[in-house]
Amino acid sequence: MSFSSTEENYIKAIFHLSEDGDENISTNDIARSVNAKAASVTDMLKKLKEKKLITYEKYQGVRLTKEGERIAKSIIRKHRLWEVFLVEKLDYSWDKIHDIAEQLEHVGSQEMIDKLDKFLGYPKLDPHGDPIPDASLNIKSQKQTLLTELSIGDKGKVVGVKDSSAKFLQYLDTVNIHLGSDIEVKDVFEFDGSVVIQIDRKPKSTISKLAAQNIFCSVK
Amino acid sequence: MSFSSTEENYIKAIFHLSEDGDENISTNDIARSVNAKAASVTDMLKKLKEKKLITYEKYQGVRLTKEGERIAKSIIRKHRLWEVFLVEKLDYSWDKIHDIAEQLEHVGSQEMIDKLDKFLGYPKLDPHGDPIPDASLNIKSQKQTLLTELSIGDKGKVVGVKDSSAKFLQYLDTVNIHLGSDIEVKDVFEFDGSVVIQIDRKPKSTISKLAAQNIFCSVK
DNA sequence: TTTTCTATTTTCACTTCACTAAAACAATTA
DNA sequence: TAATTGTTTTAGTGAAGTGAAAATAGAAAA
Repeated sequence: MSFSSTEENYIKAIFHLSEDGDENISTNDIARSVNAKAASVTDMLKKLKEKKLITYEKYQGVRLTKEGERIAKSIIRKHRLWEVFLVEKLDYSWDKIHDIAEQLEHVGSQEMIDKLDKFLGYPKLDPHGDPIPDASLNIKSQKQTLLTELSIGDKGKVVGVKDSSAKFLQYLDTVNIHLGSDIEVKDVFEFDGSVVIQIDRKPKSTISKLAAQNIFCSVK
Repeated sequence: MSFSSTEENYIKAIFHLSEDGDENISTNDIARSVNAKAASVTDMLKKLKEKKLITYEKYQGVRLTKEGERIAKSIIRKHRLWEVFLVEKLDYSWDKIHDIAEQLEHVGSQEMIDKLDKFLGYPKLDPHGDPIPDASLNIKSQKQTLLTELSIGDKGKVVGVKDSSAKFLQYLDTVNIHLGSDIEVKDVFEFDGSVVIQIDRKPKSTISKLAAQNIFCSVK
């Protein structure tokens, strides 16, 4: 069976909303993430239920079925592979690729995506550090530690971002934080939670708590 | 201004139908090439006229405006660049790429296509030998000679195909005719127009008139 | 515990886009 | 001029969306 771009967008949204926490997903939350009104979402939920991609009872919220999850992962696989392509081959910066990948993710057969995967050298992570499902849709999510969880003196590497909005990514660029950057926590200010860090042995700098809450690190 | 995939498909179809001959294009011809009924075409023609992409008077057929032509060329540029990508980077064969490129051609900004162009090394021709418009949408159509126009003894190279349907391309593959193949006309049978050729100094073979009418050659 | 309130969700009536079948209407040709 | 072919109009469909009104669940108040 095959699905419209719109259906795919709903499925992907539900999947992402399910990532943290395992409560049922609400109509309003979905509406927010697909940029539509609740009324439209209700309509679509009926359709997706009909197609057995979600379980859904009126007023009770929604959750993906096994099959729905499979579809979601295959869309995410496409999305992230295209993102790698845009950055590695077309030389895009990581803050510009989301919208284009959003379009590309609805294009192409399974076969073509597997060929793309091969061409890219079977990358494990996308340009934001998010894991790419493999051809059998296995996705291994490395345990993620937020920068705010590190203590003074801890050293590590930047391995991902939680917020991958263009504004945040551009901010990271200007303060020289990139995927793979060495990072050391020099100080944490109690009163506002801001963090003094050293990136790649450059001069120390300070970032806000909000920023720190959106950076994933490995610790060594 | 931006256009829906459907609108783009109509514009592209009109452009291609205008390629040989400069009469106005008929509703039925368009219907055939976009796989829709004439009634749908009439609807769309009104819309495209409204947007000043075509000139159109009831019952008088249609023709692209300068702007319409510009759009058409930019779609063709996208289409052909993606085709090059599919063949050169993803290792597709030339008979499998049309449908995928058909989807990809509606994706991506001008900027991204220019980056793709750069990444591919500014190719001049697509995998079927058709010219790719450059970034300013200039398209130089090399004079095309059909294999049927060659005489016995003429030598040349295969530079393109007129029919680029999967069936024809697969046929060419099996008889070992590829873009760039050396070709020599050994004989022509008057009674049915079939042509005896030698490809890349392999053993002689015979192809039908219909086949020969769909192969473009350079002559030396 | 029952009632009331409020925020969320659903239903309903209607829009736009692309499409179709059938009827009506031009244009062409015999 | 009549017949045929091609084109447009009309009326209606399905997908995706909207605003407004009605329905409902869950929390707060009685």
